[in-house]
Amino acid sequence: MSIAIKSNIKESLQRAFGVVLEMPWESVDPVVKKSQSPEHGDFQANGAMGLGKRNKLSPIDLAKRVLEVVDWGGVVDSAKVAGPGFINIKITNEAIIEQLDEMSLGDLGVEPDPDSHPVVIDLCGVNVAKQLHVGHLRSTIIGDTLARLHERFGRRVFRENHLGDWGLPIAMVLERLLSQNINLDTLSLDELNVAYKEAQLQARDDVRGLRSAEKLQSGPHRFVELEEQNSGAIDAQGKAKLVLNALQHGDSDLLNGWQKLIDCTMKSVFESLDLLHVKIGPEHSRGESFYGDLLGGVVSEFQENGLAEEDGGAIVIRFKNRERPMLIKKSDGGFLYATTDLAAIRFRTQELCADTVIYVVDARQRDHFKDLFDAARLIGWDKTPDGKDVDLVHIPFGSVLGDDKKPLKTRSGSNVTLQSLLEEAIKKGTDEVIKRSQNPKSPTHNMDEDALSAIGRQIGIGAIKYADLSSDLVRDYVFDMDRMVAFEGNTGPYIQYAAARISSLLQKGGGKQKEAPFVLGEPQERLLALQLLQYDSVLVDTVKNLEPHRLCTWLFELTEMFSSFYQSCPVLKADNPILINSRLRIAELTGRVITDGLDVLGIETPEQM
RNA sequence: GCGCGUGUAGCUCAAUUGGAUAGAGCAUCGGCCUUCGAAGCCGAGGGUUGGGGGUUCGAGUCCCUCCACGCGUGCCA
Repeated sequence: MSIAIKSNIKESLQRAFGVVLEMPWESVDPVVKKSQSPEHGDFQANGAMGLGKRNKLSPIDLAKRVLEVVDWGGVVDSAKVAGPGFINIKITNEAIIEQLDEMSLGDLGVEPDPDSHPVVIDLCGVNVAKQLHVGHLRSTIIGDTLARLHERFGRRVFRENHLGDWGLPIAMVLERLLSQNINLDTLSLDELNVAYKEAQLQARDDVRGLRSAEKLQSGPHRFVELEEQNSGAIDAQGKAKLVLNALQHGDSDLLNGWQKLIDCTMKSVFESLDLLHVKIGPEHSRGESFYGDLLGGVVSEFQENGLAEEDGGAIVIRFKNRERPMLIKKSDGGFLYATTDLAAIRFRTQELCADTVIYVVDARQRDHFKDLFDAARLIGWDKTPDGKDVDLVHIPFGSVLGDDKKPLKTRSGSNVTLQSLLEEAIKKGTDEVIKRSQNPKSPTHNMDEDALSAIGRQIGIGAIKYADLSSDLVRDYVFDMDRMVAFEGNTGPYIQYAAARISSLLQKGGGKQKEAPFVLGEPQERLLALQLLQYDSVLVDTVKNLEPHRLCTWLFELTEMFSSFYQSCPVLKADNPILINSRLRIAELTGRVITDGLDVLGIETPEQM
C-alpha cells in the first residue's frame, strides 16, 4: 500500500542518514510526508533540517550527501534537494501500479488491528420519557462512526447506549401517570413526554427555577436533566421519592410500569435510529438502572482504598492538582450521576476488559470526564485485568446551533425533535431525486416511487451525517438544512453521486476488470492512483485521532480527483482496449473505496440517484 | 473570580500534529452538455490566520500577554 511505499522510502532514508551521520539508522527520523503540491514531488522528507542543525551540518549539504548514498530499492524515479533542505521524491509509475494491484486484489490495503481487547463507545444517551432531539444527533452519529471505524479494522466494539432510565425524574413521571390512572399499555411517547414535563413543573415551586431550566438546551441525559434542580415542591418530590424507593426495592408492579415507560420510549427511539441508519438497537441499551446495585460498592471501594473521604456528610474524591472534588455520595445518602459513571467505567474496563473507552458526549461535560478518568486512574481502572493500559477518551463535540448562533430551537422555542429533522432532510432528498428522474436521460427515469424515495432517504440522511462529520468535532456548527442538502461541493451527495456514476459506467462497461493491467498515462490517472493508495493510512490516521473529518476530507478529494479524471479521460471510448480496461478497473477500485469509506461514515451509497 | 474551549477569505470549513506561495466549498464573475450521468468539469478574483510580544533555519500550529464570544464551576444530570 502507500504505507509500503512510504515506509520503504523512510527506511531507505534512515539508512542513508545513518551512514552519513555515523549513527544507528533506527534512531533517525527522516520525517517523510506526502507532498502538499505535485511540484514538490509525491513525497518529501523534512528531516535534514533538524538533523543537520543538531549535528552542526548544513541541512542542504546533509541532504545532498544522503542522496549520494541512498539506495531506493527501485521505487523512486527522482529525488532532489530543494529550499532549506527538503528532499522531494517522485516515485515510479511501476511502484504505484504494483501497489494499486495489491490494493485492488486485497481488502483495499486495510490491515487489521490485532488488538483483541474490545472497544467501548458510549453514545446516543437516550432519556426515558423524552424524544430524541437534535442534541442526540451528534452523539449518535459520531459514536456510530467511531464504532464502524474500529470495526473496519476488525476490532470488537461495544456500543453502549447509557440510557437515562433510572432515578428521581423517572420516578416522578411514573408517579404522576399512576396517580392519573393512565393506561401505560397504550401510552404514546408524546403523552409520556407531556406527563414528564408536567411532573417537572409540578415538582418546581419557584418561577426563577423554571426560567433557568428553560434556558438550558437539550442533549444527552448526562448534562441536560438539571431541570430537576429546585428547592421546593417538597410534596411532589416526596411522593416521587417514595416511588423511587419502592422501585429500588424491587416492587414488581412499579417495575412493570417502569418497564412500560422504557418500552414506549425505545420503540420511538429505535424508529428514529433506524431512519438514521446507525447500528444501535435494543442489544446496545445498558442504562443507569443496570448499575443501580453497584453504586454502594463503588463508593466503599474508593473509601476502603483511602481515595474518598467524608465532607459535610457527603463522600468526595479529591484530586491533587485541583480544588474541585468529585462528589460520589450525597449527604442524604443518595448517589449521583458521577457514581453511576464510575460503576460503568469499572464495568467496561474490568468486566468487558476494554482497552479503549470512548465517551461521545457534549463538550460541556469536559470537567466531568476529567474527574471521572482521574478517579478511575486513582483506583486502577485504567488497566484491564490482564494488565493492558486503557485509553479513556472523551470526544467533546460542539453544539448544534440555529442560524441565530444559539442552540437550535423551533420557532416556538421548543426543542427540535430528531424525527422532524430527519423527515425534512428525507423530503428534500426525495424531492430532488424525483425532480431529476423526470429527465429521460437519467438512469432513475423509470423507477417507481418507492425506489425513488428509498434513494431520497439515503441522500437526505447522508447529507446530514456528512455535514456533521466533516468538520472538526469540537466546534459548534450552525445547522443549515439548505446548505447540507444543496448537494454541491463538499457534501455527502456529491460523493454519492460520483459512486452512482461509477456504477453506471461499470454496468455499461460489462462488469469488473479484475486482472487488467493499470496504465497511468494521463496526470489525472496518476493523481487518482496516488490518492487511492492512501486509503489505509487515512483510516489509520482517522482512528488514531478519532477525527472522522479526516476521512471526509480525503473522500472529498478522492471524489474531486475522480470527477476530474472522468472528465478528461474517456473510459469506454478510450483509444484501445488496454486503456479501456485499465480505466474501468481504476473506476471500479475508486467506487469500492468510496462505498467502503462512506460505509465507515455510516452513509449509504445508492447505485443510481 | 477561577477553569476549559473557540477565533482562519463575505459565508461554512480545511491545513498531514513545527514545513515550502495558508487551501477547499458556497456565493460572485468567465468558459464547457451533438462522447461514458452538468448533483459534474476548467478558470478568475477574494487573507495583517482576533491584537501584540517571544521561541527558531522555519509558527495558523509552541510559550507569554491582551481582546471577543461560548461553556463549566460541591451535594442536578
